[in-house]
Amino acid sequence: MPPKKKTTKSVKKKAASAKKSTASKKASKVAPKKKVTAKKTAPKKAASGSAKKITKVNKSVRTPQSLRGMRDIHPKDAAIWKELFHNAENIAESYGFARLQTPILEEASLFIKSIGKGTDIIDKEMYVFDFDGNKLALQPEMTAVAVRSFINHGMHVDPQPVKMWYFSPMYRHDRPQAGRYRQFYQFGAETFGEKNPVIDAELIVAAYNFVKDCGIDAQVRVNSIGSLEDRKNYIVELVGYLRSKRSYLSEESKKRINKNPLRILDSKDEGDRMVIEDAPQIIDWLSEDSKNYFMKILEYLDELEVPYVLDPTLVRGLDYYCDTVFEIFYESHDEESNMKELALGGGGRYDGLVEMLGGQPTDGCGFSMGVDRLALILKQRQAQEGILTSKKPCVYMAHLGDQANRRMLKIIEDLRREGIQVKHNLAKASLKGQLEQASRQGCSHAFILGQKEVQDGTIIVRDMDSGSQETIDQKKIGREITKLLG
RNA sequence: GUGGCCAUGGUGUAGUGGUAACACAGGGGUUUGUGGUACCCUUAUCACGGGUUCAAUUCCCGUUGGUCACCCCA
Repeated sequence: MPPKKKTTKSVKKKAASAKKSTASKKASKVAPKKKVTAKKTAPKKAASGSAKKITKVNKSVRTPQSLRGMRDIHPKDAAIWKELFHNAENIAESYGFARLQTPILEEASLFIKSIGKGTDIIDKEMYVFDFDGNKLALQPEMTAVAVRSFINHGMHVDPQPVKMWYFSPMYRHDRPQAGRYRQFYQFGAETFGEKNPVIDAELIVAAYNFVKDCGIDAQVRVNSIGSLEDRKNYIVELVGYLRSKRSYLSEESKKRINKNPLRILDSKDEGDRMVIEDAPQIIDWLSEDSKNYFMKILEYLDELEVPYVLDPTLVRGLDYYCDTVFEIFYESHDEESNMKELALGGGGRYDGLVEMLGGQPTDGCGFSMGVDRLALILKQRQAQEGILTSKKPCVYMAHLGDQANRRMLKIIEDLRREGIQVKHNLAKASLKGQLEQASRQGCSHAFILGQKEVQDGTIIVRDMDSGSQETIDQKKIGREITKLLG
C-alpha cells in the first residue's frame, strides 16, 4: 500500500512542477490548455530528463545547515563587530593589556580542574570529545586558558603584573536563545601577579568603560565572597539557615542546599527570594583582610565615579573565584524590551588558580564580556533608529568600452595605491547600469571614461545631484577625488 | 536539560485540502555614451521526513531550526 501511494504522489508532484514551468505566467487564455497537456505528458518528460531534470538534480542536493546555536555573522553586521573589536582593543591597550591569542582547542582537564566538577559549564555545557587518545575540549571560557598560557611560558619571571586581553570564540552546549549562542565571543582581560585593590578596580572600570564606549548604559554590581575559608564558614551558616526555611524553598533550591547552596542566592523564584532577604550575608563573614580589601576597591570606584551597586547575593558560577566578584548588567530604558536584566559580563579575583593548575603561586584577577549580547543590543537599536548609518562620501568610476575598461583598471589600481577608495564595477558593461549603481550607493560624483576620453587623456566628472559635467585631465583624478571627498 | 509558541522566495508579510499573492531588495531588459521616475521579464519542490486523503504548502506525528520562560550564564 504505502509504496503505491508514494509513486502516485511523486509522479503527480513531477507533473505539477512540469506544468508550472511550462505554463508559467503567460497569457491566461492559453494557460488552461497547456495545463491539461502538461499534466498528461509531464511524468514521461520528467522521467526522460532534459533541462528540468537538471534543476531537480541540483535541488536534490541538501545544503548543509549551520549547527544549532551556531550562526554566521553577516557582512551586513560587519560594521558593528568591527566597532566592538575596535573598542575592545582600544580599551585594553589603553589600560596596558597586551593581546593573548590561543587555540580554541585545549585539554579537557584544564577546564575540569579549574572551573570545577559540579558546575553546569563542566557537567553539561562543555564540548568534550576523544581524539587520538586525548580528551579534548572546545574552550568554554578563557581564564583557565590564560592561566595555562601564563604557566607554559613562565610569565612569572616577566615584570609583574602581567596584563593580557583576548577576543575569542567560546563554546558552551546550552539551549540557544536570543543573545545566547553555542559559539559566542568574549572580550576579556586578566591581570596576574599582583594583589592590590587597584588592580581589581582597574578591571571593573575597564569593563564598564568598554560597555560605555559601545554606547550602552550599564550597571556594575559588586560583591566580595572572601577567602576560601571565609566562604566555608559562611556556607555552614547559610546551609543552616536554609534548612530551617526549607519548606519555603523551590524544589530546585531544595536540591541545591547540599550541592551548591551559594547559587540559591541568585534564584529568581519568589519564594526563594523571600527566604534570601533574611539570609545571612557573606559580607558579615569576611575576614578583616578581605573586608578591608573590598572597601578599598569601593573607594577606588567612588574616586573614578563609576556607578556601582553592592549586591550581597552576587556569587559567581565558577569555583575558582575568591574575594572580589562583579558583573556588568544591561540597563534598558525601553520598557518593552525583554532584556532588561541582561548580564553582559562579569569577573573576579582568582588567587589560587595558577597554583591549582601547577604554576607558581600567583594572584590573578580578570573579567570577560559577552560581545554577542552587545552586538544584539546595538543591532536592535540600529533597527529602531532606522538606517542612520551615515554613508561615507564616495565617488564612482564608470567606464565604457574595452579600451576604457582596461585603462580604468589601471587608474583604480593607482588610486588604491595612493590610499584613495572608489566604487566601481568593471564587470558591468553598460554605462547606464554603472551610473545606476553609483546613485544607489550614494556616490556624489561619477567619473566616466569612454573611448574618446581614453584617446584624449581626459575623464568626465559628473555631479550626481545636479547632473552637470566637466572634463578634466586624467592626471588630476587623484587630486580631484581628494577634493571632492573632503 | 524541562515546558510554551513558531517555520511560506534574499528580507518582511498574504493565503488556501486541488501547489501560492503582495511589497522591498537583487539580476536582466525597454536598440547600442549617462543614473535616481516609469514599464516589462526574472528570483519559492510553501524547513526536512513520514502519516491521513482521490488530492497536503494547508490536517496529524516525528526531525531539524528559531523564539520565549525556566535552568544557567556571557
